[in-house]
Amino acid sequence: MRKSRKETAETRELILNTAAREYRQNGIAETGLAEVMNAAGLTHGGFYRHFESKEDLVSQSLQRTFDQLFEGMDASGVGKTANDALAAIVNHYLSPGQRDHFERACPLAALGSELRRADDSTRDVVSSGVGQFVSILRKRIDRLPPRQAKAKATAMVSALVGGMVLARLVNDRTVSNSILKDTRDFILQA
Amino acid sequence: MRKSRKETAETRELILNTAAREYRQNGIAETGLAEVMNAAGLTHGGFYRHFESKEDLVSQSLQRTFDQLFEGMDASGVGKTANDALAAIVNHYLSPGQRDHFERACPLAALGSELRRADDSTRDVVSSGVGQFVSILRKRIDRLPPRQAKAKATAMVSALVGGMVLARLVNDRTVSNSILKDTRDFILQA
DNA sequence: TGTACATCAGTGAACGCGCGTTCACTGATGTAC
DNA sequence: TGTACATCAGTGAACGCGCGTTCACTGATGTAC
Repeated sequence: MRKSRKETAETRELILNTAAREYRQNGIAETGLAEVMNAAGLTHGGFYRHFESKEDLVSQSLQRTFDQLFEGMDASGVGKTANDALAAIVNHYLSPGQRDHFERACPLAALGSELRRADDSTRDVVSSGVGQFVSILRKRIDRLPPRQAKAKATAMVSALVGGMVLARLVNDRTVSNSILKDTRDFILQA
Repeated sequence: MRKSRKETAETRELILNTAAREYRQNGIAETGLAEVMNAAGLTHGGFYRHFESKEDLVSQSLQRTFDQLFEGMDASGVGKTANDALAAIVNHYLSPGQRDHFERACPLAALGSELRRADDSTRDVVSSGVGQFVSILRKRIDRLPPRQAKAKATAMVSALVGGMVLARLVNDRTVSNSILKDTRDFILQA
């Protein structure tokens, strides 16, 4: 039963968004193609009408995730001073809500340690994602020359990603909340 | 061919150390038991004479890794002022050498995002590892009341782990070196 | 605008492969006397 | 201390299972006239 071009494009989007969610939820290696396709309401056989391989899906769904993430970050700052916009991003990134909903949060924190072993195409997507993340923060740092602002923004991304990874690792909720708070404070008063 | 008690204990140590290395190198999900046993010079059938399951091995090898890591950190500070000891730990943790040798570096940075999905026993080991890491840094922070020193130490661990994750993700060596340096500077001048 | 045919999105079964785990077997080690 | 037997570390083959990928098939969609 061939589908129309519009429906085909919609299916592709659906697979992409479902994969982005499933990978952040359960990890890339631990998420099978059948799992993604079933979660999208399809059978796994049709996968290869849309993507060349699992690696292709990983790369493209990550690109999608980064685009949405940075769009949201940019949008969260409109009408605010640089400082307020920065605080809004940091407080949102390191919030308990983001910690508990890996499936719609930052892929660097959700998949960080396994992305190192991804293929070249995915590594490129991730590298450029890190660069974009730094740029977004740098633009919100005033009263500092560009070079120093970039260095500070880079370190802030380190603390954001690491703080979220640790908050999710720890099995005590109180400790986890403290990690989020301590890391937020450290970033914002530096 | 039964082995002596001494040999048996040695084999167990060998498997534990080999696993600790392989898991940090290739990830837990992506490392099979046969791979670990072969790397230790054994056949995979004998695995269950030493461990109950893969999860058991993961949990015990992580415990081992943390013990060695923190022992080294403590040792690196003897005969130094608190401040120098702290700087030594931070500079060593975020060095290019540690970045390039995942197999003998910190498991939080090497396995961070996939440990979230580990079993309870492993989660306990990891949680207590995070706590010990914070304690080690806190002891090296002077001129701050205990509560604030702990908060600062917690945020420092976030930045250390996140900085190393990012430095390993990025596919440009110069950018990676900058991430390490910017994160080190941020932590030490905060 | 209508008809005839080619295209192809999605299904469901199958493939080879590596996984974690089990097991019969071996022979040196450990134990009981 | 020496002998007889039980134990068990390690081997290598086998298990059921889920993985990524392929393929024959279907019928609605798209294209050519």
